[in-house]
Amino acid sequence: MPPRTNQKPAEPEAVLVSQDVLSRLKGDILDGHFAPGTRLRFADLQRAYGAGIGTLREALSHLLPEGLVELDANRGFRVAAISADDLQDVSALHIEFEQRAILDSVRHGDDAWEAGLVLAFHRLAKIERLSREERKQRSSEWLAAHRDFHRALVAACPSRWLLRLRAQMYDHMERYRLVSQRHRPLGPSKRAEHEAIHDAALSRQAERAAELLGAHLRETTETVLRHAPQFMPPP
Amino acid sequence: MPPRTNQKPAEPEAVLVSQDVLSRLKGDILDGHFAPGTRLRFADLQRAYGAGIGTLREALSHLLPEGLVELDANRGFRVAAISADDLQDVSALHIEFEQRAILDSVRHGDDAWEAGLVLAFHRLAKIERLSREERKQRSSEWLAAHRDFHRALVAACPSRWLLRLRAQMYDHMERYRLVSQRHRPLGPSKRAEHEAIHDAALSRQAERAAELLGAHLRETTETVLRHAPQFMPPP
DNA sequence: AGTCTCTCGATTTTCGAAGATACTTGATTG
DNA sequence: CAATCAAGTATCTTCGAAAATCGAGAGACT
Repeated sequence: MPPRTNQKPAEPEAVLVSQDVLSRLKGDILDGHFAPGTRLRFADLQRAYGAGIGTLREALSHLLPEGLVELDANRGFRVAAISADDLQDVSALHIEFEQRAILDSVRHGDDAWEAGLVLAFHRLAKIERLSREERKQRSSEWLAAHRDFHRALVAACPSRWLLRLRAQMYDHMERYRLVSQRHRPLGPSKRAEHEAIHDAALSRQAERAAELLGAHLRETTETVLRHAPQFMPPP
Repeated sequence: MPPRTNQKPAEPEAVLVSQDVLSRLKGDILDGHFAPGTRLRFADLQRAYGAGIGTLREALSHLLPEGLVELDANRGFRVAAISADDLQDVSALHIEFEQRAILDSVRHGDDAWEAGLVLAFHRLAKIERLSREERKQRSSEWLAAHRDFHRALVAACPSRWLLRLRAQMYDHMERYRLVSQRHRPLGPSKRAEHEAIHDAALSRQAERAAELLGAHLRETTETVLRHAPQFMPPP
């Protein structure tokens, strides 16, 4: 008989309904399934997520301070609005956080960080090598891989708070990207850029990695802004 | 009969029980009424705040992403822990946000901003001129005035997100200040420092204001850190 | 004693009914 | 015709009962 194993059943999955609803709801807001400004009625949500009103309120209350939904008294929750101004605001802070975090991360990263980064990059690259058509179909997979790659880049940054704030801004940028993507053709793969950032980070060229990352993000923001008139409310 | 008035009854006060509970709960965490690490049992909270379980959960869920409480599945909510590391992390980001915000604020501030700042400073100075004993008794008043003064300084900063994040970090720093204050004598008034920042801001010396503000905040953090062994959990 | 299992009380989590509040409709008035 | 009001409908907000879960301790076994 093998030695007694004390390891968990490998399921740290959402043990709380409210947490599960939270992540699904957040995903649906980020990917534009709920358009900005949409009212979130409890009757609909109850049907869509199979959770009780109280549970839904709990999840929405969580999203409130993150700035993804808004609440006015006795009129319920709405998906937070978007605007070109807000995008620029979010983007500027996001880029700065990413750059500061990657500088510290490259400087502090140990073997485990390197391994995590290599793995995350491998997974992302595998998807990005596919044809545009295939990438489109497996977009949710790409989304997760892309997110993981960017997280892996900064994972060794010692400031927990910087990482938290970075993640928050990443979420908001992702929403802008995805909402915009619904109104324009899928852009070219950023495969080469990701590879360059990955290489710079692994070879411990912190400043270079930060510079490449910054350019990568600025370009994304500009692409989104360029298509803004198509999906944004008029000023 | 006077002409029909369509203006609101001038009461934007907490119309939602959940919002009211939220602000009281937040205040009680910030001022150390609930020590870091304390478990927040619903039975107690229900008694203390006179609200239902669902409402309390909603408020706590709001505090979760702000980092003031923590949740582990099926074991309920706890007041977030504190540590010297976390304090330094929070403080560094807080100072940076404050400095960037005041730079932009001084540069963009209009007449209304000046007026708000003068008023907030006046209120704060009025309390700070009192004797130490009296200041101690009216500490909640001072707390609000101090908070308003610092908010007034940066109010004209055009980046809504920077202001949000600044406010979040301000909250956390306030918690550290207050928790630490329970274990040491009340320090001397910072009246002169506040006045110097106020003067620099009003005379549009942005860099000077930022420098003074930074020094002001760094000193506070150092005071708290100096007394850390008395109120912090051992590493 | 140590370790495992089971039971039971304490606590959390979920849920939707009941009470508030806001919005719509349609009739009425100036 | 526009403005006002009232009844009716839709929706949000609050609350605590009931189910689910955890953990401390008793008992059984090695």
